[in-house]
Amino acid sequence: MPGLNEVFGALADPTRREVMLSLAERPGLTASHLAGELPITRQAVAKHLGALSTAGLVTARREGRETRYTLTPAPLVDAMQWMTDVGAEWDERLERLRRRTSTSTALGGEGEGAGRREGA
Amino acid sequence: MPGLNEVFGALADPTRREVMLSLAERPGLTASHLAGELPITRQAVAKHLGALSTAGLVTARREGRETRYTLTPAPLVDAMQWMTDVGAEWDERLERLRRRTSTSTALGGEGEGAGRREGA
DNA sequence: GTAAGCCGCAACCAGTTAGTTGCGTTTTCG
DNA sequence: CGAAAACGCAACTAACTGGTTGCGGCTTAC
Repeated sequence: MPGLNEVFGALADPTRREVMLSLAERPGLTASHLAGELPITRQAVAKHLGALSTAGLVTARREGRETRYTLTPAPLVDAMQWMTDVGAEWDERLERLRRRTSTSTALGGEGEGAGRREGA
Repeated sequence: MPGLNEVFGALADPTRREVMLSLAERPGLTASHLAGELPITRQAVAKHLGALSTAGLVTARREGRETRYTLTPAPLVDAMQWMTDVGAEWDERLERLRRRTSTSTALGGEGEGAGRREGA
């Protein structure tokens, strides 16, 4: 169980997000191949893959002399859960305030669209 | 427009997430008050609030001699969008693979439950 | 067997980060 | 006015991070 620290931390780096996208559309890529389409060395990619692996977002599978990586997006669910939780609590609080003070929604104002855009 | 780096980076720290939760249920807290319920100094909290502000997740409002902070969860939408995007692409790719190779799903295996838990 | 790939580990470096302390400024209160 | 409360800014430290290079160990191919 990786925990949110590792997941959000892994997602915070643009190179790591790039790697995730590459692995999403082409599963089974190797560190060397990924390094081929990135402006960094293989070892740097390997470190990023290590971080992603620690976060549980990627799985390594040795195959002969090369190591193939596959995306495992399960931990993203926990991350999204946390975000919707804090967002929900916020919306709830806002709703409560708005209901009580039908006028002078000081918090509403221009921040209206902040809570949650319709639907999704 | 803060960008995903700042948002995910802000979310990667447990203290910052704690602060966000506190602000979600009690909007308008000050840095000093937050420091009161955390094992760190006021200045450390102020730095965290600065990071959250840079990420667009929090807004400061000066009120006399104190500064009140309020949650602005809008950037979370972008973050969730990115996650659902990469998840969707992954699911799509997996689906395509599974359809083409009805047998010998080498990639399926034990990673079956990774894509997306039922329903949501 | 030897050479070529691919990989992992370790050392090292520069920049960032989380945290501290210290100090000066503004606002409120007696 | 003078003291207290809350703040912001700056300097400093320790630890982490993203990146590099160098090297040695397997695996494949000749």
